Amino acid sequence: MAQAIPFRQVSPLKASCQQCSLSNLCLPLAIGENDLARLEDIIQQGRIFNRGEHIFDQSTPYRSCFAVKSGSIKTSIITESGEEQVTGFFMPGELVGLDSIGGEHYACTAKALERTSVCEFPIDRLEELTGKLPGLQHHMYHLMSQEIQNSHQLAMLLSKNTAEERIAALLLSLSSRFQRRRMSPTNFSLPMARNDIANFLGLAVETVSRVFTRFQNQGIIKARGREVELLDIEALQLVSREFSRQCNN
Amino acid sequence: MAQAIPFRQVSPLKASCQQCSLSNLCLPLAIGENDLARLEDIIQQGRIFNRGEHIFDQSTPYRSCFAVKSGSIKTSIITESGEEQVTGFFMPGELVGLDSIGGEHYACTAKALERTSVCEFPIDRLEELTGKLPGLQHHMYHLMSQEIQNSHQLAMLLSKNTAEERIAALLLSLSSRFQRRRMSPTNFSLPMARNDIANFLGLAVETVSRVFTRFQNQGIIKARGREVELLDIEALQLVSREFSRQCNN
DNA sequence: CGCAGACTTGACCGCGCTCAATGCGAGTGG
DNA sequence: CCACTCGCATTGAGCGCGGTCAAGTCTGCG
Repeated sequence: MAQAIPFRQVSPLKASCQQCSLSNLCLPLAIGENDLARLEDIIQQGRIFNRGEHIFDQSTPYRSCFAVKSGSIKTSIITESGEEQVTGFFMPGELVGLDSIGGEHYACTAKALERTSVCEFPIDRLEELTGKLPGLQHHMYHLMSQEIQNSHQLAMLLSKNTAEERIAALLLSLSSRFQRRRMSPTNFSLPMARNDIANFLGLAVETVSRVFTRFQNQGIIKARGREVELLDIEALQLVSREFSRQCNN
Repeated sequence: MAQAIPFRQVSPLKASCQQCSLSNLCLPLAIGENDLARLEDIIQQGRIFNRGEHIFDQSTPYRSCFAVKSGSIKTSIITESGEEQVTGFFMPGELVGLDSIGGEHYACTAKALERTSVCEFPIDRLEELTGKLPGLQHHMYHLMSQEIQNSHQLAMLLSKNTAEERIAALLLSLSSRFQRRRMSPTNFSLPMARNDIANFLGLAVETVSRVFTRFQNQGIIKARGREVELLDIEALQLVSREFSRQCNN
């Protein structure tokens, strides 16, 4: 049964956004059904990356932005001195690479945190298409401005909040993003290591660990390794008070 | 001579980007001369704000983004608990309001730090125009992605760097932005109060003050109130090592 | 001249970083 | 099957940067 797959040859690499469970989160949500084919035309779909593989690398020529289909991605900047700064985590339905659009090179490195599949949008064709579809252009502006806002929220979190508040905010952010995908907002497994959390939130790994156990002792969460259960979401919201909106909404 | 100004009546409010000294920094740089008129058509020019006046307010309906012509602007977010977080400073030639494009409401409040004049770009007409001029659209993407990158740089500064490093980075950022406008990169006056600097960099006002005097004692800068002279730029770059690129380039 | 707001300086202390050791689970090979 | 290792996570002890609180000084403006 490995040989005969006749119908696939009709459109071997063409995406079918309509059948994708993420079409209500991803770019298609900005497009009418009649124009959807034009978007599908430019998508290079189905690339799969294993844990640790790079989707793209900082300072290499900018070619495409990517939508996460499954799995998860972290983006980070490597400074001249070799330090890493994690700039974001991306879950299914979210777009990676917006921070480099319009530039010559990628501004960050994107790495798969687990086995991850993506849809690729070549930038020249995407720009061409957004010029023709005002709704899509508007949506791109919207996504990019949201990324700016998220980043401002993060800066705020980093500059004004304690370790507990930062971690509570991150947990709530992940929770709402799982919920948006119709998954449990209270039981999930963290795609990233403690190290990445610490780096992202501007903390030491030890501090992250300590806060996790403190939350656990208070009965707010239950954590075993990367498996997390949020027992008292309201308590978390209380801890991260003004950040109920989150660094990633 | 106050009365007879016949030629102005031909285009009373029309902007003349060509004669603007900032045309090489602002949006016109993305447009060929023949298309420039189309941009000038949509600009509402010449609005002037006094120190402390708001250009726009957080959560009000999004109408326009603004280019600074002269003066300077600070943007900030007001949290639910009433705290302010300064998200950026904007100098002549820079665009304000990109963090809200594509959204329904302004994501922040923009306030004039001194007497400031701006050019206004109504968003619906700007989006329409970027749909027709690929070069302009590309430039908008570029500006927005740069804003994301700047914000990531800021987050990095906040999460990994000491008070001295943050302030050195800010001074260098301001320096290079003055230089870009052909003004002295070593002698300038800060448009913002210590309070705003502190808020922006996630520090206490007292800390900002202390670092300024420490730098002064080391002979790196000379500061009297808002008047600043950078005596040893290399020393500043050394202090803020990996941030020679800056939180605002 | 006097007041208010902005800025500076000093004393003190707590959060979170550092360093170091230990615990733990998964994968590997004898 | 156990011993070993390697990466990751946890826990503890000590301390320094920068926040807080409180005065004091400077500056511009009516």
